[in-house]
Amino acid sequence: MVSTTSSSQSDLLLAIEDQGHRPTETRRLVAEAIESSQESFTAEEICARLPAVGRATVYRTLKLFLSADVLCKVTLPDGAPRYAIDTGGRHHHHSICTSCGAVSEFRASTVERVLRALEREVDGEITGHRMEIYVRCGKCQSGAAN
Amino acid sequence: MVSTTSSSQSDLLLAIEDQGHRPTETRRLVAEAIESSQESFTAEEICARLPAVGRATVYRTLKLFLSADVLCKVTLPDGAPRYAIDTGGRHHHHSICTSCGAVSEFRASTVERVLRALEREVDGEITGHRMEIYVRCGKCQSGAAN
DNA sequence: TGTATATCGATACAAGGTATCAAAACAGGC
DNA sequence: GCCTGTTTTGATACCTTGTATCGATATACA
Repeated sequence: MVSTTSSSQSDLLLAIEDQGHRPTETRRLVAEAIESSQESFTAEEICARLPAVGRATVYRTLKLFLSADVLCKVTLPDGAPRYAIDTGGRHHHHSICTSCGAVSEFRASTVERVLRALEREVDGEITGHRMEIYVRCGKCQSGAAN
Repeated sequence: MVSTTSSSQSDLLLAIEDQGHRPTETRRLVAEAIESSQESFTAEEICARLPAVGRATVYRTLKLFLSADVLCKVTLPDGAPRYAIDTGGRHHHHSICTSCGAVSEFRASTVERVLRALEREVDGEITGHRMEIYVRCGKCQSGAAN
């Protein structure tokens, strides 16, 4: 099952195509599964929904989307990783609802400002950071279903 | 090899003793291995240095130290976990030198302030967060050995 | 001394990936 | 259309970082 599609409507697929990767049918299936996902999802969920696609291929494809910056990988408080579509362009962070798994992005200019302030507190030069905000989202607070 | 020591000089050991756990010889060995570690370390490094101690026991003991807040677990940019002694009392964050693995703590009152500011930007209620700063520490910058 | 509880090591297992490798699919030149 | 070199794929084995299980010890303390 390795055939290219001529019209690739998926943003995910377009993104990796831009990076020189082929928009194969298999990749289209993975992109579709991702795009039809509610909130965030795990790699294994995609595997389960696409039994015809090999597990290694699913992970490889997720990795392609990640490196094309159209997918993000977040870590729950217990360390479990989840993936979500990444729409923002510039550097940003994510908030994750620990109740329903919804992931939102926020450009944290404030965060960047803090980092610059920390630059003076910390010994050495800041080369990177990792930040995640855990929330109980509005929907979960009101709906109380989750 | 399960025998209690009467005089437990180790801070790590004392901390879990305070939580009602026994300061066994095995745990003393793990504490010693941790305390003699340079910078940060992995669980498997401790296992390798203490072949007489079971792997499960090493992990169990690290977990005890973590829950007693005398050990911290940080995540490198590539996702690899490392442990380091945690000396600070109150809530704080860590900076990790990606070159030598040195972990420092910083009380980030600024970070807390940012979180309160984000409370208004984010949909829902903030329930927690995760933050790590990656640095190239002063020693690595000057020494250039690493 | 007895006995309930804590701890231990060995081992199997789990989650989340990655490495390997032969087979299939593809792109592009002719 | 056919050849050929490059990509992509699935199956499978393997790796890392733990956790669960369980019988054997060690310990506390009545």
